[in-house]
Amino acid sequence: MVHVHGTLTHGKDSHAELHDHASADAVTSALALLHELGERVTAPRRAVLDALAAEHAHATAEQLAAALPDVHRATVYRTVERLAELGIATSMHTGGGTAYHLAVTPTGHEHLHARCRACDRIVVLPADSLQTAVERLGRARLFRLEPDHSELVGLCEDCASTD
Amino acid sequence: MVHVHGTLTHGKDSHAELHDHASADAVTSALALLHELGERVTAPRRAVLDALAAEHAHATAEQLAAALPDVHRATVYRTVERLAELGIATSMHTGGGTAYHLAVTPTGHEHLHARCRACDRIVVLPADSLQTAVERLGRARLFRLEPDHSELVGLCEDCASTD
DNA sequence: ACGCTACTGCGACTGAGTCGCATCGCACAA
DNA sequence: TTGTGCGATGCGACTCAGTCGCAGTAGCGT
Repeated sequence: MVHVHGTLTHGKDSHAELHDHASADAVTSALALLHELGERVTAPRRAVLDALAAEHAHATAEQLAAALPDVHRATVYRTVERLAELGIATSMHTGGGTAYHLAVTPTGHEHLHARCRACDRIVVLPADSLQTAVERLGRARLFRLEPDHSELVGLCEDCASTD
Repeated sequence: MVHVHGTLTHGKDSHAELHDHASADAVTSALALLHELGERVTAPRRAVLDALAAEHAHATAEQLAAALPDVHRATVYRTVERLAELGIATSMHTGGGTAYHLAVTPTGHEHLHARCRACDRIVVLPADSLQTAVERLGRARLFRLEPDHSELVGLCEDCASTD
């Protein structure tokens, strides 16, 4: 439950909220990037970015909208879509809709997400897991694979062992 | 009333239809497999498998339903879901819903599908494109990657060159 | 502080996907 | 071949994610 209540990081963000600093930093840099790109920094957008940073896994627009009762559903949908267009967030098609997560990380540590088709959990994988495939396909002029946007599916170790 | 009239690979497929023999064979073996698994072979299922084989790319339940006006929408949805459960078809989450394709191929030539995020086309890739990743993740006990079910996303060569 | 215009809230609308139930017909046995 | 049981289908209403157009609001540059 994100619940970024009325005092939406009002003016100055000196007061660290309930979420950890890493998330706060990510939101800060995302907001800065937003501004640099000529986009307006509004309260709803701050709220969406905050919620996005608070979610450790991917979040769907629907989930975000539920977590942000003060932001209109349509606005959440438009916002995440715009964020994805700008590259501030990345999207991934999962069974229950399109899921988003922040692409901007101050530390810059990238990672991939895979979904277990049995328990539906999201597993974090090393960023370079698909490196060989990317290079091979690129060299063969077949496809410019973008691991961030891909949805890897399979079985997590837990589910695989209980087969 | 289903009424998928006579031209539906009735008994013998001596009359070459609009689709090639490979597709017909795939349908035949899929039907056989269906029977072996204790499932009933019905006219609607034949029709869905036929349509599935005729589609060279992935097809969504919606597309299949549109292509099969005599089969009820709900039946198409239930059928493809069941086929996926049985492993006769594989599913993939794409932007416009869940897409399916036949997993049973008589020739056994497997391949992967990737989606271009720009033109939304499906590109066919060599089956072993992710082999390295599969092995690496498996050896590291991180994830049992199943390339068939994964949705690879990126840019096809056409769109990449017009960037 | 002002004005432009991008962004938001709103609520109706669309269409994919689901569900319960009555009926049908496949598969197997006699 | 006919009979029978139960799984599959047709049906149509229902749910709900996602979209759209419009009017009002508020961010940002001046």
